[in-house]
Amino acid sequence: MVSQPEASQHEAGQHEGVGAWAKRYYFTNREALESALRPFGLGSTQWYVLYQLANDGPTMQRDLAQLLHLERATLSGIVTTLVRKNLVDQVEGAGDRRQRMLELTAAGTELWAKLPDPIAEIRAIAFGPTSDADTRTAIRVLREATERLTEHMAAAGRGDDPRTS
Amino acid sequence: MVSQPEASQHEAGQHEGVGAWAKRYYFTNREALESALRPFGLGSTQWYVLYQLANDGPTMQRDLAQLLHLERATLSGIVTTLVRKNLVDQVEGAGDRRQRMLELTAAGTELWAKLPDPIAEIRAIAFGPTSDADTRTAIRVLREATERLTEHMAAAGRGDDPRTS
DNA sequence: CGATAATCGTCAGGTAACGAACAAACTGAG
DNA sequence: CTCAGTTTGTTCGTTACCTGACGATTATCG
Repeated sequence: MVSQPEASQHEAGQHEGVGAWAKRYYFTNREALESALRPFGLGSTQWYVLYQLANDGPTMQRDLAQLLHLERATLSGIVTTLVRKNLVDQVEGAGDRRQRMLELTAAGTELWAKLPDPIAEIRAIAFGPTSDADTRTAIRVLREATERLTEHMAAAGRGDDPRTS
Repeated sequence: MVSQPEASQHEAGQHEGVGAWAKRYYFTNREALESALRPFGLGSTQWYVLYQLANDGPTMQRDLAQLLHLERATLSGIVTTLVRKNLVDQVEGAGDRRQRMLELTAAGTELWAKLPDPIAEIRAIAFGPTSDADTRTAIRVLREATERLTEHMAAAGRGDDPRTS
């Protein structure tokens, strides 16, 4: 309740506010990304992995999961795909044989050089006409909301009722 | 948040701005929704369908797809699931036998009465402390960005290059 | 040292979303 | 009336997320 008088009654879409628009933007953005990447046979998440490897060099798979905010299991599948396409090498970790080190193959490096930067393009289209102040506000609102939810769920998970001190 | 030295410069997450946070908020929000709904054996989108049917009464499947911004194919699966759970009836349309009318079953109505409203709760937690003005700005930024991207993709799809007179 | 605990990657199973291709049903031109 | 085209829902294949469980490994502590 709190917020928005929200006036009207029907329209499940509108009624939802930030959540609904965050969702719609996420999917629209992903669609744009993927249609830009389709000619190269890449999915959006695959692109992010290549981006990371191209910019920060070889990376431990475990670290990559954190950088991209993905679960280990999710990343595992993506990496398998990229290895199958021969764009990424997955080699056994140096000291620790549980870990895997990821790096671009020659073919991966070559492909990366040819790739456009769809992120920059999409950002230009989507937020070009938006003022920096508004953009910053939007980021802050989303970030704070995410943080509050994360914290709340962590607390609930712990059975951590603040009143139960 | 506590930890995260973050702050610094490159970091693939940050670098993306609104897009990355829209994504993170979307997934965090969905996780919260789903953990609230898990005890009832419902997924988030299934909940939205019930919400719609409970509030606006029986609805044509085709209209529901529009209301919830889903593709026919996506909704088809969701509906199948709800029918299998005996929460929704899918009956042949009156005049047009291609169409399907959806409505809650008795069991569906009963379950709905017992359900909490996780949306309201989540909104309170996520946006309670955020000013209305900031919330409205965030919505506007996301909405405008979505519209620009949609328009751009539609134009590209049509092969509608302004320079190609 | 050896049992136990934690970490890492993978697999299996589930949800949600998409597009392409299809059959059935409707619509409209001729 | 008939046949081509459209609409509606379904099915299938793909991507991308998640959990939970498991095997292999490494770390820790009694």
